[in-house]
Amino acid sequence: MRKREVAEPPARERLLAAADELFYADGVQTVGIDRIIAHAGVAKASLYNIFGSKEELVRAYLESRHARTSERISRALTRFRTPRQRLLGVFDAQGEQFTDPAFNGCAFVMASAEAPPGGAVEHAAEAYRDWVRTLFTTLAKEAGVADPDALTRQLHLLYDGAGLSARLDHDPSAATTARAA
Amino acid sequence: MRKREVAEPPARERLLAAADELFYADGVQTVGIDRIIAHAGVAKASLYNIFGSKEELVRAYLESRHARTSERISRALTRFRTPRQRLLGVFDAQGEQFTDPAFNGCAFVMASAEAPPGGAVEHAAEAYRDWVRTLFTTLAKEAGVADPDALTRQLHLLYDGAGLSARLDHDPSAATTARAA
DNA sequence: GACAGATTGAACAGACCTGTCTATCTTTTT
DNA sequence: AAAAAGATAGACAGGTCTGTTCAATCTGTC
Repeated sequence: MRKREVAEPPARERLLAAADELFYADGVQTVGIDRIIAHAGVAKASLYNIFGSKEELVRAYLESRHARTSERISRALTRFRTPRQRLLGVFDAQGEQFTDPAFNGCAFVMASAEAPPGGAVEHAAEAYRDWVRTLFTTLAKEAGVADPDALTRQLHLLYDGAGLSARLDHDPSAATTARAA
Repeated sequence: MRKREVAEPPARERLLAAADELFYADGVQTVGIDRIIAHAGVAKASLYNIFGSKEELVRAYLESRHARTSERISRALTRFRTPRQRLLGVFDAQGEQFTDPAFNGCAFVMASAEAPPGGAVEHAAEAYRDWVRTLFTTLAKEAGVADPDALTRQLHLLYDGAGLSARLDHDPSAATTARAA
């Protein structure tokens, strides 16, 4: 029970990494358990011992996406000085993602389009969207705009639209368009 | 071969109506053939005689969505006088859709999130997005704006974003937000 | 060395999916 | 009336999916 944290057998990590890669590339509905365990090099029984069900694995996958994305954007915003720059900088950070060849749209939009409503996916998507809105509202208030809530709604539309367009139109410059608007 | 067009046995129509309802509500991947034929009251063999495969049925479903949507928007725009009013009127027409209790997001965005790339779904989504862009560009030119292409890209982002927000946030006023921006 | 616990491989169950086929029924055309 | 065409119910094949089970194996600790 002591060595556990020293070596931290990467069974769980390998599964999460494989899930992240395959779920994001091909969709949570399309990708089956078998592909994930094969890609992770882990036995099926281990997956069910660790996560209990596919839905729990999906949940953990989205949770890690959320954490990684929010951390990445927060770090990117530290480059900017003024609140207004940080507000626009969200789209710059987003645009950098679009050039990644593995980019395949917003993971939460994709997952919630595939998953039945009322499940863990919907909940995770809601939490993510709340976070984006809170981010925009905070930055808007720091910038001292007249109506932060209204601006947040508009920026969120642009944020979502840019992610969609980058995926469906293969247009990495969508973030620039959103930034200009 | 003459009576065919007189009575037009609604086998094909009933299938298309059932596909439209179920595919749109629950997703093209989730909904199986059995549910569709049960809802349409048609034998499975008839479906395969008429359409040949599920993918063809999905294709016909998206085609009819495209035709109906473009016809609805075009008709709604005739209410407006000036080109500028028509440009903003696209979002009004969109907003009316959002209040429909059956509204469940843009059918093409949903379908292309579920379907594997490279198939009929991707092609139909592309055709639809081209139509939207052409519409915006035409209206922008009529309105005499400086850079119609740039405006089209921005409006398309707002259009997509509004559709997403209306679905994911259950916020039918998203179109108003987009119109204001 | 012995032991406890995690991990593995592999088979299996049960459900659901698309697509095919056959045999019967109804309707229309000749 | 007879034949042709289309539609129907239902069983069936072949595949994939999630999740379970179980004996064998590997790990590190006492």
